[in-house]
Amino acid sequence: MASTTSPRDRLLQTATRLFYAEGVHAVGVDRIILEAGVAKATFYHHFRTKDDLVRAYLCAQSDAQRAKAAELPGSSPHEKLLAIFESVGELGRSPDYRGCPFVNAAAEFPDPRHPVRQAVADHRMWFRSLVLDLLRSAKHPDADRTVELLVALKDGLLVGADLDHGLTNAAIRDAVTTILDTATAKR
Amino acid sequence: MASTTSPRDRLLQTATRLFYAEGVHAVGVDRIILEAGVAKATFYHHFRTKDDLVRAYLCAQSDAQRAKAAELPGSSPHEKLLAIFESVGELGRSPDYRGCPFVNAAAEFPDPRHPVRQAVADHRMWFRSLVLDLLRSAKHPDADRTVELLVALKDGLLVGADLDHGLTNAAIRDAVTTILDTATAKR
Amino acid sequence: MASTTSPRDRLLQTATRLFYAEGVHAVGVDRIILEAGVAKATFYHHFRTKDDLVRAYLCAQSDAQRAKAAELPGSSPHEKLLAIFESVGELGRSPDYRGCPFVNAAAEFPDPRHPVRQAVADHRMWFRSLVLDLLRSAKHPDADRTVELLVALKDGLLVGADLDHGLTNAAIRDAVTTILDTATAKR
Amino acid sequence: MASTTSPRDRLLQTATRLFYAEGVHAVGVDRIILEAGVAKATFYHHFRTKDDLVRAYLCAQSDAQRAKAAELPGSSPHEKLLAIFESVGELGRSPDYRGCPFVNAAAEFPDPRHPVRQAVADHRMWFRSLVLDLLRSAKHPDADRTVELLVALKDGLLVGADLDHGLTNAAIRDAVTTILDTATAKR
DNA sequence: ACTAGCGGGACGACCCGTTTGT
DNA sequence: ACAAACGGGTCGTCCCGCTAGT
Repeated sequence: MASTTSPRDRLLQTATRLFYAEGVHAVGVDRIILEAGVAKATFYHHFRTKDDLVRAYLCAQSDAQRAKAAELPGSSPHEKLLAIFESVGELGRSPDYRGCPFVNAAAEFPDPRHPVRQAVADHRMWFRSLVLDLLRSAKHPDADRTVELLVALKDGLLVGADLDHGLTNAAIRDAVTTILDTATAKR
Repeated sequence: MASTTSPRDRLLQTATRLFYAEGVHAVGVDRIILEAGVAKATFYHHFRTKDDLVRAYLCAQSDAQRAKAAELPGSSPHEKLLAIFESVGELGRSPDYRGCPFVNAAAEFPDPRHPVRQAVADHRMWFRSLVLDLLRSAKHPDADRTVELLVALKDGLLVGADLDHGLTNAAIRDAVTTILDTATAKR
Repeated sequence: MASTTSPRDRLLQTATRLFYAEGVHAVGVDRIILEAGVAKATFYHHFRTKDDLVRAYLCAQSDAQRAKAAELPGSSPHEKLLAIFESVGELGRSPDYRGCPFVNAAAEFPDPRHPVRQAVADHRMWFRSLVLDLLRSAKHPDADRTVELLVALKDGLLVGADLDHGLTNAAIRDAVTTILDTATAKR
Repeated sequence: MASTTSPRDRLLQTATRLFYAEGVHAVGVDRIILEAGVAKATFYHHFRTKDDLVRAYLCAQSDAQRAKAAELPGSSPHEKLLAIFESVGELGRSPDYRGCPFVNAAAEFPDPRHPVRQAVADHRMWFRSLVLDLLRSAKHPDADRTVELLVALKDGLLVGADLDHGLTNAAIRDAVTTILDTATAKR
């Protein structure tokens, strides 16, 4: 059924697909190993527990996003920020979109001290730093407050793209530029 | 264990508390009926299935929000909008805050056609209409696009208040007024 | 929903319909009282237990058959026997036919000492006596052995009409007359 | 408790014993796995559902009968037919006899399209074909009608052996020869 | 290192027949 | 006549460990 990749990779790929599409608690270990074509002992050889696999799934998602961010188009920080939100819009329009994997996973793991939640927190901290660095590189006058708004905007867009209809790229770009341009007037 | 209220109410109250705090799939009916002090047959007399109870839980949440919105302070539509987002901020700072019940529930029910997802959609449509009506009452020049941003802002704030630290009321008010005031320049 | 008849009759009618169509164990008391429009207390007022209702169901079936047998057409015992088997054929061709109620009930109550099995045994003894009396009235030379064959034929016809296709009236009459006419030759 | 045979075989053997002795709906999977000394997960590894096991039980019963029929004593078709009915008589006299497994199972599964009913239908079609082939081999002048009577006789004998007393081998043989010899007179 | 299968025990949702209060 | 309570039972799935074989 599958042979070219390593068992661990097949496990992780299958888990990624199923966890994202159907939710973590809705997918059992048996189903994952079956669809990955891997023995159960092998599973527990690579992952100490199911939660470990969930964590690995989120870390892999985060790594992918970080890799994408490293190759972000745009010469200026300002352009890079716009590119980030453009990709948010694209993501929300992909046919199998099912919301933000981190937000969804957090919804199923209420305890903030749980390792899965730590992975979520790590990812969010990375993203916040990424945006903050870009704002500072762009010499934004109020980077600390603007990053909050941009993060909130990103989360809201990802939620809305799943639960409502999603915004056009133009509308998103307008919103971002508005936020970026309006920093000085307020208290 | 419990006596003053009707079994159905106790069931719904207990379910609300547990579903919100620990997630829907993580809470079994046995636990709910045990903590509500109700027999299992009584449970299935009032709710045909567990999903039915989940639906009732979300509908009750929505009803509560609608009731609160009906008594919103503020004389002008503009003030009412600010009051809405002020309550969003308050909500996010409450000690037991665990994110938006509707977003969390949607994360556990991937199928958009599921009754639970319908309840989520209903609530979101109501909130969108509420904001849109206020924008139009305020004669906002671009209500249709602004409502999208405000809804996204609300979702993002609710997500961030759970997963990050949450914004101050002042920062929220600034963001809202910025969005409200920036409507004419764009297409 | 139903009012003209007494609660007990409605209970028995509903139970008869459901037990026969879906099997005894597959139908719960809740469903019976619901479809009969009767309170549960009323049910347990008229029938001490569910098995009691099952017994009453079979007794009513037996009574109905006895009443029909009392008005059997045919002037001679021979004709009456033919009429009995003709009605067996008719029964097997009725659209909602689902096998012999007594055989079906016995399949769900393995213990021969159970009251339900007693009701089955009573009915079968009655039918055997009926046929035996007719054979003796007809001065059949070997009534004791012939009654066994006729009872077996009846059971086999009722089983086959449910599980296979069922025989024509002509084929049934031929079989009965053959059995009736062949008594002397054998040991 | 059990070790020599494979789990699947132990499951099937235990189910066969319990289903036949007590009825399908009266025996739960918990009891089967307990008496078979098998884990529940193993059960659901071999049988997708309980109904699947019921089907397997009936298929195994059918296979056993087919194997027995393949080694039927008797040189002529006529003798083979007599041997079939002799074994029916023997079966009915065995101490744990509880009726025909197929008739009993059908009584608990009202829906003719259910897989269990299909297994019953398959078995009955096989038996009918077996008898029909023997009749034709014996150059019986009216095989098509005679097979119906023999099938009905078999069913009736099996029912009666459970619910009444059962016939002697001699009486059964007389009945069969009577049916076989009486074919020409009628239409 | 990987496979295949089995054991284990707790828990999932849901329904059972029965009794009691109101 | 309704609603509730009760305890146990239904089938099915959960995650995890272990053994034996390759």
